[in-house]
Amino acid sequence: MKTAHPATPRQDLSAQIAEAIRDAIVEGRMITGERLPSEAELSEQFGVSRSTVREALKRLAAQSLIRTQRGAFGGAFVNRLSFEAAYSQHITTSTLLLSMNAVSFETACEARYTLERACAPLAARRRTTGSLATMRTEIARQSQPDLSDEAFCASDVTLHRALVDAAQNPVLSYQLAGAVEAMQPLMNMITFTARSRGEIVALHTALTDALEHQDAQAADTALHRLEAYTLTLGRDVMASRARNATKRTPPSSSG
Amino acid sequence: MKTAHPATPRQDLSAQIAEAIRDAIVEGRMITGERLPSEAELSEQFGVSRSTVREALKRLAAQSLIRTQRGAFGGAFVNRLSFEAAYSQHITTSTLLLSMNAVSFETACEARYTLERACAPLAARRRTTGSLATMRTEIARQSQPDLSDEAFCASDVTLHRALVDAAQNPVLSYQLAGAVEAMQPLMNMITFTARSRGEIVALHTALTDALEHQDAQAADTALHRLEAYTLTLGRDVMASRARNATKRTPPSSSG
DNA sequence: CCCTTATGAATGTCAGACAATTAAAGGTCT
DNA sequence: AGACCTTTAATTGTCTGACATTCATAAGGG
Repeated sequence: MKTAHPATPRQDLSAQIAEAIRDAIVEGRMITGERLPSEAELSEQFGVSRSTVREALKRLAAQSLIRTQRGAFGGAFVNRLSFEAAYSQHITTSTLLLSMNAVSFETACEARYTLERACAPLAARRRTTGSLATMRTEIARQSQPDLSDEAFCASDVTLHRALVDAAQNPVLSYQLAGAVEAMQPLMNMITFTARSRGEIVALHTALTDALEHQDAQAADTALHRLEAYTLTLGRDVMASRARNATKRTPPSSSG
Repeated sequence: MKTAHPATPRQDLSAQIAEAIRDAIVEGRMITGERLPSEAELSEQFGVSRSTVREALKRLAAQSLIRTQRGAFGGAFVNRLSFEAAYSQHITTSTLLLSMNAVSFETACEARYTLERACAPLAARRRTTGSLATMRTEIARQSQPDLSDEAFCASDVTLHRALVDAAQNPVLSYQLAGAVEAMQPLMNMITFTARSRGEIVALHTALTDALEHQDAQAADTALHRLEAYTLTLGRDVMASRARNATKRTPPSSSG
């Protein structure tokens, strides 16, 4: 017997209230732009203090479900969840998920390139001169020898987002943002040699050319090779890390 | 001139504090399981009242970044962001994003099936008897004529998630969850006739057979046909809705 | 008619109190 | 010594009341 009978408050009041309001929003009982009752009214309705209501509202604000406005005729309003806000939330969550769950480089890499390849046919069909120009610009940047490793990675992300955005499907872009951006911390661990940079730039060029010629097959191939190459780079890093770790720690008895 | 000089508090104190702590977590200065200072200590450190600190902590709790525990030796602890929590957050966000941004059925449908097709090759290679069994079970359920439309949709989601999970890549599953689940409300608008159900069940069967035979190409084809068919069903619904809407509202002057 | 000034409603912040919870320390009995 | 109960202290959860800040509107003056 774990569940108690008399409506056990297994959650905080503020969490319960937040949930009640969230349900109202998700189920469409409150629509975008609608104003919630004032904190004072809510505290009366739910029979709790204003502080408790405020904590509930902050929870919702943290999820971008509401926004608050001070002053007369201010209050809490149901937020229109913008793609932008959803992007950044998704990226934060994805990044934390990877960093906190011992996800292998292989798994993350596979997910990323699998998803990018999914975009390739659409991107090849719909790419604009603008998206191609962005990709060429980033390739040029990546060819500068004095570029730091971090800047190289950032440019890599920009290029890949341009690829995704070329598919012209905002929902797809949103879903992919997490996969592409969340990989950056993992990629940042790689130190790129001049040779590996050259290899990557060549593959990026092949990819961009494929899109320009609307050749989905070639784009797919380029992404496959990019995945394979990224994987070898990542494995090298992991291997050398593992070596250093065993070198530093004395041979342990149990594990 | 909009930006003021003296460190303009363009955000609430609680939002600033939440951000400071979030940064510490994201940047790894605080690790999973670590205990934050008590609310009293934090309020002293940040020079604010306890209520303000509490609101900040509630914001972080809403993002599953921390969990709190009452009692002696309780406090706020950095949470290990589980895949489960990330799933449900991602699904909530995706669902809201679609419902609040006038995303067309076409766009959502395209994104969903594009992503699913991305999984197909991996799923075909790695599918287990377990995932196949799940899909067969759902197909059987979908074949029952007395099934409600909602239950049919729910079963559809279960089947498609089994497909995604068959790829055996948790990161991929996480990213796809948003696309697959967030489509359900849109799918729920469709009323399935016996004929359309039969068509869908046939395509689901073809898809499952393809996975069983580890035939990635056939799986891809089945998903393409499923997308096309779903699209026609969705378009019918949209068209009839548009008709009803114009019938109800008088011909407006401006739009 | 425009500009300035109240006004009032709302959120943001603070201070202090008490309730509820919980792990650990301490004490008692066997 | 070990099992069981009690106390204790730390910490979060909730409430109350107050004041500060913001801001659209209304009122008033030139």
